[in-house]
Amino acid sequence: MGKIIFHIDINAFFASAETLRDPSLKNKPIAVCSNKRGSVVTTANYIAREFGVRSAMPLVEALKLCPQLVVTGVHFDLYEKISAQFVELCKKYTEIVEVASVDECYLDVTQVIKQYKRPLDLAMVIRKDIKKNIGLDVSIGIAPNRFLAKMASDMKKPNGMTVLRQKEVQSKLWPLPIERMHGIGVKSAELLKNAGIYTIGDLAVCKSNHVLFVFKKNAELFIRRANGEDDSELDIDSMVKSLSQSTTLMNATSDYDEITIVIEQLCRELQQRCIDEGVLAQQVTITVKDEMFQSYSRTMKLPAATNSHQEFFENALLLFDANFSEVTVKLLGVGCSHFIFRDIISEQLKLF
DNA sequence: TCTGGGGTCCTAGGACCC
DNA sequence: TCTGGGGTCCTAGGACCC
Repeated sequence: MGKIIFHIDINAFFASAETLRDPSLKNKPIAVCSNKRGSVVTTANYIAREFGVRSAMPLVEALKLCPQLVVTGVHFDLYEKISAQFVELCKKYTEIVEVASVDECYLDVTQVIKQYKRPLDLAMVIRKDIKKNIGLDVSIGIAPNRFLAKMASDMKKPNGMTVLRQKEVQSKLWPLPIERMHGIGVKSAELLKNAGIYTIGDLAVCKSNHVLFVFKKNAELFIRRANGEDDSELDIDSMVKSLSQSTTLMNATSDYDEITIVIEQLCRELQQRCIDEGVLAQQVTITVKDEMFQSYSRTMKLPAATNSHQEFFENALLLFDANFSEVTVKLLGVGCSHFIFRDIISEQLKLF
């Protein structure tokens, strides 16, 4: 028997969260964005989108399109809190939940769906539950696999529910332009169009050696997905693999004192993130962008697993001195990875 | 209009070993 | 003088996503 997968996506998540915080924003065009010079829109609500305001758009341009735009500031603590509620609520309905990002989950409802007349009935129950208890609207895609569920939830936004059956792939999926396919971005879309592939349907019927140069070893995988086939399992217990903090400087600089102060502050923030996540890191990475926005990174192993900002700082500075002392810096980032998880450490200690 | 911030995964190429 | 072939591991950069 086939599976039934839901993909649930919170509509305009950060902007909706801001409206929960301040209900007076409800019928206004809003952009979640810090008010600093040079900042860009993180999320616009649907009213602002009607003016052409989009994610990643510079704030100055957004304000030209929509002078009455309300800029909310960014409140990550709030979004994290709401996101956790959202995930908990999804887990009420099935244990098989993949948390794909802060505002989207995949649910394998193959078993629970049997208690309902139609898959759509369960989707409506979940949507009402999220609306009542969290106050947010969601889009839900319902399909026999992960990929089709994702494509389905994208078809009706905001606040839609879409069933996408395998037999509807040709009529509903194939006409979509190739850049609408999940996993295909600007670069791949351009290469594919040059090869004469403009729609998902074009990809579905092409031979894998025709698109090998775009997808490499994943060519068959992408062609299968374009045909609506995806046998991947939901990833229900993924652990964080890396953490990073970065900041874009107001003005590019080569002032060493200024740079060290920023790196140290980033390392303090990184330490807090590691504590929150319960991890010790074995590698540290420094990222630099120069005034041309060219990005560089350098990584090193740490002498011992740590979450100490002092150790992050000392080693990040070694990397900076060895590689970037001549660079005029526009962005600085510090990251860590190769984690040891504290709950696993304490489990192991119990054995002794 | 000068261009955020935080993630994951993949690949090419170099180092090193046998 | 010329110069194997295969495997693994690591790093930096790029593509993509939200």
